[in-house]
Amino acid sequence: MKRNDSLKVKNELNNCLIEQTYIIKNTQSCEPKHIFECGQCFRWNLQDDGSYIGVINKGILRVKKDEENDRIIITGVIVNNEDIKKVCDEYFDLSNDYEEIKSKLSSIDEYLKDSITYGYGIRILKQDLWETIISFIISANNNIPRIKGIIERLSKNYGKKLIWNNEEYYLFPTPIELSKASVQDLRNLGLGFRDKRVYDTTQIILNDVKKINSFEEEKDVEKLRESLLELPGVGPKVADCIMLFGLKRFEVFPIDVWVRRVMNDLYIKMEDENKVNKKQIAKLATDKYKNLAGLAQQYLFYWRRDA
DNA sequence: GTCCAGGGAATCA
DNA sequence: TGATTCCATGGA
Repeated sequence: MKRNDSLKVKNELNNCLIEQTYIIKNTQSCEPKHIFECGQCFRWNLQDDGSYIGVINKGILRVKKDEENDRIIITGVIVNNEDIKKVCDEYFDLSNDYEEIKSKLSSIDEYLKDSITYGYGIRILKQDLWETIISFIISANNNIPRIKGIIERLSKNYGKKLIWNNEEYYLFPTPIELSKASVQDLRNLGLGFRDKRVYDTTQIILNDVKKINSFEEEKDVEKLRESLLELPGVGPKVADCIMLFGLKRFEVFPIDVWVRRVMNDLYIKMEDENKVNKKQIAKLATDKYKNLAGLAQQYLFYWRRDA
C-alpha cells in the first residue's frame, strides 16, 4: 500500500499548470458533437453544459461551442504549459481545408453528399500514435462505452495524474508506464481476451521505442500497414484506424461491420451483407474516393450509425 | 438466456 | 487466399 501511495505521488505532475484559451472562429467544418462522436476517439465526454472535456497526450481540453458568436472556445491546461494554439492546430487538423475536402467528396455522389450534410463538422484528429495503437487493439469485437471504460481505467491506474478545476484527470500511460501492468492486471481491468495482445504490443514498443518514430516516418502506406500488422492485436481494420486517426493517412479505408453495411446498402446490394467481400469494398472505396477514402469512410460511418 | 459490440488469431480446406 | 470458430465482458 505504501509503495502504491508513493508511486501515485510520484505520478502527479505538480508543476503549476496555467489555464489557456484558444478560439476557433470558423465553425462551418468544426462541430464538436460530430468530431467527438464519430467513433475516432475514446477520451472525450459530453458535459452537462453541452461542452466536451477530453484528455489528450499533452493535457486536458474543454471544447465549447459559442452559438451566438459562431465560434468554438477551447480552454485547458497543457503539460509544461506549451502553447495551446500549437497543440490544437495539430490535434484538430486546423491547417487542413475541410470545406475543400467536403466539396470534392460531395461531388462524387448523392449518398456521400447526404452523409456530409449530416456530419458537416467532422474533422479527423491527429491523436497520439502510441495511444491510438493500444486504443484500437482494445476496440476489437468491443463496443464504444466499454472501450472508453477500459481506456479510462488504464489511464487511472498507470497514467500521470493532472488536476484542473479541482478535478482529477489521468494522461494515457506511456509505454514504460503501461509495461508495469501484467497480463493478469490487464485482465482485472476488464480487457478480456485483449489483455495479452496489449501486453505483448507494449513489450515490443518498449524494447524498440524507435518503432513509433519509424511508423511516423514511413511514407509508403503498404509498408506502413505491413509493419503495423506485425503488432499483436493489430489486424487489417485496426491498422487502418491507426493510420487514419493517428497518422492522418486519409487514403486508407477501415472496414468494419457498419461500413460494410453502408457500402453494401448503397452500392453492392448483396442479400446477405455478411458475405460481402472486403476486398471488393476496398477496391470500390479506392476507385470512388481516391486519396480521401478515409474521410468518406468517416462521414458514411457517422451517418449510417447515427441515423 | 441470448445476442451483439468499429476484429484478430488459429485452424482447416 | 478464403471461410469458420473461438476469444472475455457487459449491456440490451
